[in-house]
Amino acid sequence: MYPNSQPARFPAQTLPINSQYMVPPYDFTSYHHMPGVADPSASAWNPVYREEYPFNFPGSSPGAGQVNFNSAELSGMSAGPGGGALNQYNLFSSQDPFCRRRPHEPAKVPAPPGGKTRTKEKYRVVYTDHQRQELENEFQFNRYITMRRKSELSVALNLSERQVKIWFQNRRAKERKIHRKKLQDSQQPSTSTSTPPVPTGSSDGHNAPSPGSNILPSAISEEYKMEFI
DNA sequence: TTGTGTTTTACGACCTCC
DNA sequence: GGAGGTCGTAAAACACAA
Repeated sequence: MYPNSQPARFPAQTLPINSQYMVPPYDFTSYHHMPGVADPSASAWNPVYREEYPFNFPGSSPGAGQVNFNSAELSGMSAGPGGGALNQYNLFSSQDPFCRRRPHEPAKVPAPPGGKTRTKEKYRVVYTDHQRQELENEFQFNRYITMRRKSELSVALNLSERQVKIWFQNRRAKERKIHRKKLQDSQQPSTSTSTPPVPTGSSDGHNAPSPGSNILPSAISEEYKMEFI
């Protein structure tokens, strides 16, 4: 849980994806529908792509939270055809400083009687600390991931683009939840007033939606502004 | 060990935008 | 109509007190 479990954020530059990060045989294509396979040609993680994000985070040191992989680092990885195969259980190496968790046995999840979608033997997988760290780094850089970055991350982390997208959705939801709780707590001492604190916005623009998606509600935008002042 | 609360993946429903 | 957004929720994984 990372509010409590990220005591020292590693600079992203110290997180090279190396050959220890083996591509496991777990086949996600049979678990998720995989409409779009990450373009293998996008695997060259060019730092120039960062120009998509002219944002900076208050509180984040220059360069912190950024991911700089070069194509040589990534070339050691192979996202399997079909969007990448992932098995967390093979990702734990004694040499991997991010592997704190035990590998878990796959849960035997019986197929739902209704014939719904979660019919795979695993209800959900647990992402490795490395995967979470990289996703978190990206999230700190921008709350809304671009299609390009999503494709790059999915290749780099051996996740499907859908997983990356949903991770960001869940991460934003988590942030909203935390912020709501903060608001509640701040209102707790003064029980009589019902007026919520008015966010004083800053125009850093870090939370601008990704290109092609301009449907960020203004209320949410204000939330983020307030969160990171 | 076990019960319980929290966090993390993943999805469906519904919405807006192009 | 498709993509991606939020919201609510299910269930696994996890933490921790008793």
